[in-house]
Amino acid sequence: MTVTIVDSQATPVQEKIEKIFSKTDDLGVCPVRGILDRIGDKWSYLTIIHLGNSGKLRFNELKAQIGDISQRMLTVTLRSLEEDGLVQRHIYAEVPPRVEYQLTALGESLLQRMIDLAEWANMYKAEIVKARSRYSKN
Amino acid sequence: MTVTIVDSQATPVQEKIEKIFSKTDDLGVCPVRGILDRIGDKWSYLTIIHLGNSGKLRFNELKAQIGDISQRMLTVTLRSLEEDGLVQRHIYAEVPPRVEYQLTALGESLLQRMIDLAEWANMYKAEIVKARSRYSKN
DNA sequence: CCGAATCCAACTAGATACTG
DNA sequence: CAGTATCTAGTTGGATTCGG
Repeated sequence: MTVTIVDSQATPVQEKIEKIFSKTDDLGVCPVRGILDRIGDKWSYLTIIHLGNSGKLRFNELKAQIGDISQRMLTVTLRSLEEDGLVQRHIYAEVPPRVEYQLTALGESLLQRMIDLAEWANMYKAEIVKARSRYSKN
Repeated sequence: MTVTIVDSQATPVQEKIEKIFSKTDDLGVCPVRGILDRIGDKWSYLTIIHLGNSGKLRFNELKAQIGDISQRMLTVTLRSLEEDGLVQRHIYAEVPPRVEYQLTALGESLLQRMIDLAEWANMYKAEIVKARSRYSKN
């Protein structure tokens, strides 16, 4: 009864959310959260974007592209993405060692959602900056 | 020359990323990052999803829906979203006080991207869980 | 009922130094 | 080159208390 939304497209959205966030696992917590927590952290999405951009990168190339990531955090992030099957690591038995990273097919499918989000931010950044300055004038 | 991707759709993706992440502001850092850092934190996307789901919610209703968020974090998150113009706060001068929150038009537009991301996670969660167990067997 | 303020524990991430 | 290990500063977030 509390439903007082515009009611034209309201129900479809609710159904989607309801469906996605249903707590179906044994812990009573929806499994989507665990995934979003991993890919939603500060460095994961930048790593995915840059890997998607270049296709295949060595450790230090990737580090240089992202710019302000520390060696430690890049290692940690890459391991996490590798564990989730989003990134593939290729090790070449050479001296000096060479290691290349690239997105898996799963990673590529996520890349598209990441780009969508980045495009959203890009499209509305002016509006957000405006809102922030409006907010600070209180 | 380092471009050795599938080359069918490779360039469009690169162009998109290039365009979005160009460092055009005076700080030499792309403005998209600042926005994604804000909306990509642990509680913002949950807050947006639940507000999108219900349309309009009082503070404690929202808190109950999210479940495991503390009062402090919900307050902090809502202020941040309000500052960015994603959430609107309605205060009713009553006793006891009543405060309602709902997404702005800007927030609604972000909601769709959030749902897309959640749907991605929902669609591929089995594959990710599989990858994780495969990874742990090393 | 809504939320501000303070305190404190836990986690995060950078700097640095070292290794195969 | 591509990491690992350790240490520490900074940040986050929960618990609690108080106020309008």
